Amino acid sequence: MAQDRSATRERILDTTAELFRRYGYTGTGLKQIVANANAPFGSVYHHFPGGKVQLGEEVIRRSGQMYLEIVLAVLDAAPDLLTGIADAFMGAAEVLRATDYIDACPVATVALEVASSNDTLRQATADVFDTWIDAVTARLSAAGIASDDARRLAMVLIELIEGGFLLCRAARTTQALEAAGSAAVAVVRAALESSID
Amino acid sequence: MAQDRSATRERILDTTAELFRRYGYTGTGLKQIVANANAPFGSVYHHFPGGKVQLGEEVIRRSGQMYLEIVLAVLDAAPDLLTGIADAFMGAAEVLRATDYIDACPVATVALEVASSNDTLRQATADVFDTWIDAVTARLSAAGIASDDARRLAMVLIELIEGGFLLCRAARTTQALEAAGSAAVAVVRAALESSID
DNA sequence: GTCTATACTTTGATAGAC
DNA sequence: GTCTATCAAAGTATAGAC
Repeated sequence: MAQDRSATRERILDTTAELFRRYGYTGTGLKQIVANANAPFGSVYHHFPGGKVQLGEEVIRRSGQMYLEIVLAVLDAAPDLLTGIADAFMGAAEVLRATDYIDACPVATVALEVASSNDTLRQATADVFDTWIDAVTARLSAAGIASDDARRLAMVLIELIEGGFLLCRAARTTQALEAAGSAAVAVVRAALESSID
Repeated sequence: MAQDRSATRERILDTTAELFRRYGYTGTGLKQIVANANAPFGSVYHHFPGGKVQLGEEVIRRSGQMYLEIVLAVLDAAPDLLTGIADAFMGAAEVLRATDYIDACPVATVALEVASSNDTLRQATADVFDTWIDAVTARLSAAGIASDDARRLAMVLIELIEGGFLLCRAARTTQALEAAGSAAVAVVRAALESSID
């Protein structure tokens, strides 16, 4: 649809994603969104008839997909899986420092906010995490880890980076993410070694 | 101070903590708080002259301390460290299921919301996490893990449970927390074994 | 069909009645 | 010193001018 490719619509989506990362879902107002996107207020309801919830859902799914692509690109650029995992955690820490501890996971803040308050948005965050788990599971399986172990391990890797983001944003240090990266490499290495037996 | 022991004040603190877990900081209104606490609106500003920020800060620190005590009680009740860690993760999963996926970490949602928007509250969450890291580090050290390893490991354990809470609340399943618990036991066991050498 | 103006609700906060 | 009434601002949403 031509509507979906509207430049205004894209600007609203990008601006909303950026504001969600800083202020979360409840903390971001529609007025703030249109002001930052240089769009008239009515354009929100023109492009998103479902209002804030529809806009929020699209931003969650879109941000989740974009972030996954970035992480997978880092993994693919590395010579091997363990190096790729280490690079992903180090890269996340660098971005965090470079953006004054703003750009972490684009979904986590909203996910916790809506988990017990809006089921449509909760489901969107659940779908995003599920996509991530599937993608990481596939990479682990391809490296030779048994598929049921791989899925549990994929969840652990995502938990480590999300927990790392949380502690690092609060403390404004990247130590926790470095610890998470080391642990991530260690658990995957252990799984690779046990799969050889 | 007699004011600090006021029953109304306590009710406001408890109610706010509960609402923060469900709706986060921005999503919880002062009017909603006084309504749930059966308190007149003015009592908020009587007991908390600094308004919502002062109330929020007290709730963050108080919730952080209470939650730490609960977790330490679980660890102390177990015959050994590894069992205690497994119990803590299992217990967290049980509480999550029993409370319809509401009662997870009382600090994480607020921490992500305020990390880039209110430095007073961000600092409060940072202090809470630091207290947690110190307490867990002490338990790991007491079990024979070298102190610098122990601190990194403590961060990893907290990251695993926080990441587990995030994925579980979104998916409304406790699989991710079970995976986190297994990984937590595995990394601590590995640290204990290497400390024997 | 793009955008402005406005409706209506709720927000955090304050003043003052009693 | 407990509580009510009200404030200005910001929240989402809608109606209608052009």
